[in-house]
Amino acid sequence: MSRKSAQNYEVKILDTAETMIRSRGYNGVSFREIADAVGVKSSSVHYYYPTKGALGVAVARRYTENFLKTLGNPEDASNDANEVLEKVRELARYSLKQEKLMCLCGMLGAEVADLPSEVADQTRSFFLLNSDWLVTALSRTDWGRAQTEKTLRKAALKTLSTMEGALIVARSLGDPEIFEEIEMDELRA
Amino acid sequence: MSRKSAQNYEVKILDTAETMIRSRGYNGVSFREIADAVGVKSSSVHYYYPTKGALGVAVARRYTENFLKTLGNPEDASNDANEVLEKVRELARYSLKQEKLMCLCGMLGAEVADLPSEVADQTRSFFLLNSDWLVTALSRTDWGRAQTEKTLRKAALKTLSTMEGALIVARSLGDPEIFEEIEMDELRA
DNA sequence: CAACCTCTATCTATCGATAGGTGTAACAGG
DNA sequence: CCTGTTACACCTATCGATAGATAGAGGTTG
Repeated sequence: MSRKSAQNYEVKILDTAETMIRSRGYNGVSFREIADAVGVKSSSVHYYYPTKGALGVAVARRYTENFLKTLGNPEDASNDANEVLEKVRELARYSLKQEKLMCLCGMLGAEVADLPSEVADQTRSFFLLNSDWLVTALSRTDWGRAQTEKTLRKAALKTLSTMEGALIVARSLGDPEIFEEIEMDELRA
Repeated sequence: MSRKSAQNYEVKILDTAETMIRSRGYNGVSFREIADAVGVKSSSVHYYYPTKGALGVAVARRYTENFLKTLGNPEDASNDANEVLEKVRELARYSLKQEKLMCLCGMLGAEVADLPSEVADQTRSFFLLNSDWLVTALSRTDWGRAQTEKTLRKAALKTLSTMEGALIVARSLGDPEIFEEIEMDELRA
């Protein structure tokens, strides 16, 4: 019988792994479950990602890149600091309400003490790059121009924290609308 | 040969399970690892907690009880709303800096979509009870008396969210002092 | 003796990972 | 156009380790 021709399942594997990790956590995902969902054998997943750590890094790296790409150039962001923060919140809102998933790096961040070091490093990188993005964008707003670098950094970290925490709380309570109730800070002059 | 007399490892099992779950997540913990750390056989863990779900519920319930007990009676809390919030933050600070662990229910909350339903329910209960505690305590403060119930609830949920998120961000970035940088809101009249 | 606690021993299922085989496509030389 | 070679993509089969869970023996205590 004819065999299906090779079709490069790499992206599908990455997509599936990301969704599963965001739902079940790193330790809740196995090569076999990913393979089954994709429609291949687990050895095919190992073909692209020889170890689970390598797969985790690839998923986290792509997630981080897509996240930053969606945020866009921080130098092009709004002059209104609250609109800048809203860009980040919008991504969390989409994750919660549309995808019904955790933020990948929020999930990995919770498990960080038990991750292979290369995955932990990539998780760290996600938060570093996102706080850098926020600091840059905020520094160009009307509000931000009057603030110290340290104040901007604090605002960035608080926004990221509240975003991750809001996902956890809203999902635990079983009601996505709670995200909206967690009205985040208004920055004030 | 004489065998050690029966000594009821139940509390030690619960302690060990809690610490492990707070470090590795629910799916990162096994009966064998808990048993090894306690110094018993895995069947002894099953003696007290026949299923992993039962163990998870017991850990989460005890954690919630201890959390609320440490907070104390919400009616006896400070008249200063910011001091009320600080009580909750202090527990997160202790978790991060002293214990070097996640909040149990922050961890379980991230994994909530993959937990046995009884464990998910107990996680939900943690957040409900804590937001109730905050609403009650805040309602008796100078600030709170002037607010609507809905405003109090929002403040409660935001405080819990920022607390859980700050643990994730600070641990991911590998620096507990970041918790202090995430200066949380000052409530204002 | 009876209740309780911990053990040995074992089960089936699944884990991450590896070795080695096979069909497919692209390309080379004739 | 035909054939031989090679790289690639995915497979079957299997490994040792570990997962959660169970049955039943035996020591301890009251």
